[in-house]
Amino acid sequence: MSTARAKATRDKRRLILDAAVRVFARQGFHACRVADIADEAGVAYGLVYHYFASKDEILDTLFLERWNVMLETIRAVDAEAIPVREKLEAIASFIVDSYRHDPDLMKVIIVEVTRAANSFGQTHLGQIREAYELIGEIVVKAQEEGVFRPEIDAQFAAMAFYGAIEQMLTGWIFGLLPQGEEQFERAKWLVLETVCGGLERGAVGGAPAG
Amino acid sequence: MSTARAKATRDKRRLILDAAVRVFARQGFHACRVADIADEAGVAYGLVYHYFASKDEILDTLFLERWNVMLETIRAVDAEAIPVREKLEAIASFIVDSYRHDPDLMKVIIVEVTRAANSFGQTHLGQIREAYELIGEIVVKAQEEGVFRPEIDAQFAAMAFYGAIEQMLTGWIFGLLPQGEEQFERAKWLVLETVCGGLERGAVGGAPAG
DNA sequence: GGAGTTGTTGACTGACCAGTCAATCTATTC
DNA sequence: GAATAGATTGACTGGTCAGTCAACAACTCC
Repeated sequence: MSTARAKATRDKRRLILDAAVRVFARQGFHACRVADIADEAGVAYGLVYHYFASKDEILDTLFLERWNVMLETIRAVDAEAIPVREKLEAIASFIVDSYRHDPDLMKVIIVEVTRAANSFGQTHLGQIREAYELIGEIVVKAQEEGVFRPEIDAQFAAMAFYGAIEQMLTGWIFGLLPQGEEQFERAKWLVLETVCGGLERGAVGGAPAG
Repeated sequence: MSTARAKATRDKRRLILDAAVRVFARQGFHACRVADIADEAGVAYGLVYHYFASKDEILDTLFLERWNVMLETIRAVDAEAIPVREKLEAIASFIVDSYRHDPDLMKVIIVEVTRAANSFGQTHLGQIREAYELIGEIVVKAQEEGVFRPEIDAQFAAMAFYGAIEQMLTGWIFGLLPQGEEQFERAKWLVLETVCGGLERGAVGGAPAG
């Protein structure tokens, strides 16, 4: 199944997906028309529907392609015999590098899926939840090993960690934070320093009041 | 200008705004129709356009009403002569309590504005930016006083702080984190502990590699 | 109590756009 | 080289919905 024909077909499909990323990033999923995607890809309107059942399916495909890579990465990192801080560093690096490599795609994933509580966020809630839970498990292990303070709820800590990273990307997406190689590295470092710094044993503060 | 008539008018306007919050939260801004808002408010379709120029203007009003209160709160907190940690605690409390008090409104603000890079987020970019900058100024002062480590970029730190809080709300909005009085207090405490813990002097780690 | 003002109604319209489909083209197979 | 299967085209349709408008109701003020 690897004739010239089959390859051309795969390429066309990819062509449309890549065009969709640019269009979604530029105009937003709701604001763009399917015709915009076809134009951007340089194909006829109808061809989009030859490869995808609906406009939604295009976004679903884009999200799942990338998110599944992230889930695999987190699982692989967790399986390694390295300190928590290195695990979390690897995850932060993966996310920031994903943005560095394809900012449009990450913009689309964050704006249209990860934070879209009434549309695609609900559709992909299971996948999104899984990422948070995997990070939570890393925190739990670190607590069991005595590296992280045990009184902090692991799920909350995972959310804080992920949220800090995503907000960095959001800052870049909105043009509110400076971008560039050096900034990307500083962002990784900052998240690690603040979140791990606060979670590690030796920090001050007792249990919460309420 | 406070006749019974004027008061009834103000009440009607508020009635529509409150109905819009519920509808936007339930269905999302794009998925709902203006007719849904009118139905929810128990008024005729046309009346919505008597009080608001467009569907957009309703969301704009809801966002600005609340966001301006937050900006005022942050400014007031910053002006007080209290330690950084208390300032940041007050801000975290304000945001979490806003959610506690009206989860639907906060859901709408976060999902439809704060994180909507291609629609209302752009419209209100100035207001959003201002919040981040005010928090950044608090961090800068803390660095000047020697309480926070100076090598961490204040704007990045502000984003990490705000992002961690917003992700907590997102967790509640998506139903991924447990809610309740105790959970809200724990969330505030956790964000303070992790972020401040990592930012305060005495934490480990040198400057970033890249 | 009548004139003017503001509030309220819901049917209607005009634009928009996702998705369909029948026709045409191109590659592959025997 | 005829036949089959898949790729490609773009005009068209059907439904949706934001916003308009003309009529009517209620209040205010002299």
